[in-house]
Amino acid sequence: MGRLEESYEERLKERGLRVTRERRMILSHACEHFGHFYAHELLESLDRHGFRVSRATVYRTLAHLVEKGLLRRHELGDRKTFYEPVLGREHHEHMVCVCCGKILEFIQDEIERLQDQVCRQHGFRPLSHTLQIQGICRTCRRGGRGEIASHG
Amino acid sequence: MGRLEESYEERLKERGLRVTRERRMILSHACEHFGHFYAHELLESLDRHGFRVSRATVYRTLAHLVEKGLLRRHELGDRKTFYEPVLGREHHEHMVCVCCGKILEFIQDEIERLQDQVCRQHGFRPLSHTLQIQGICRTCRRGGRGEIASHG
DNA sequence: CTGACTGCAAAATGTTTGCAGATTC
DNA sequence: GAATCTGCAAACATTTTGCAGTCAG
Repeated sequence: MGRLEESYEERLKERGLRVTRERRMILSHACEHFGHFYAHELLESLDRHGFRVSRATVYRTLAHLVEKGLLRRHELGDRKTFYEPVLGREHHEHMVCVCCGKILEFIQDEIERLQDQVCRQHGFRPLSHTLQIQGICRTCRRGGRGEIASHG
Repeated sequence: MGRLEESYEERLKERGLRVTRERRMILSHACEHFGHFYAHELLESLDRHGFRVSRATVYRTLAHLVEKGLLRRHELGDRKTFYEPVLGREHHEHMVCVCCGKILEFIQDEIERLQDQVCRQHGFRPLSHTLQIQGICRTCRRGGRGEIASHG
């Protein structure tokens, strides 16, 4: 854990963020306990693990971490916001199972290319994009078991 | 206007919605005054035009109209929700200008096709999807004038 | 006439903010 | 020691809800 902690500290410093107990906790917790998570999940998890951080600090820190590229933020179509650690992971899109809430990732370079093309056609300079496919995952299609979403 | 009014009434009936003064007003106003709109814009516009409808009714009605396929609802990546009339218009995606808020539409069949392909690969049954490109529109790239968003 | 719809005001949700004191650099 | 954090509680924006009265079918 010491090693990892250090690396989190470094990552904060690299981005010009002050290193505080709270930020180390939030970043490491987000990276080690979650794949994708909602703000309230992080809040609850930190609390369960006995790490005291105020709601305000969590939100402020999440915003910083997103801004500095350590986390990504995504919005589901139902005004829910989730985050994911970046960790040098490639850009990717999401499929969200409407049945169990599971989130799958995928990349499709060709789609990216086509988007750029469309933008060029419209004189639009793309900065970022969101592609989400809502549907039913393999497991739910089979078992039909509406298992509880873990989002993690 | 009488003709249009009738058609709105019909459209409500067709979908099994009761026809009320408020619903007629909301649907016709949404269809005639807006391309894309936010709930609060509709609320304000109705008010400006002297149509009294309570906030609660507007929200409840928007939900009904979306459910019955007369409007579509979309979420921007910053937890803002906008609506658009359906009116038999084709499915399309959106480009959102982060500078002036303008919303452009586009379709790219090839992208749709590739999405289906990816889903098949993952055993995922697609139900719907969202593709939004955030960026800077032609006008803003030129003039740099951060004009006020009209969203209409 | 009954169930569905409406307005109102209050509640809920999820996130942000002002402030005073603590902390980092 | 200056600028930046933090916690707290209050504020916020948006949407939803309970309730009692009204209206469509």
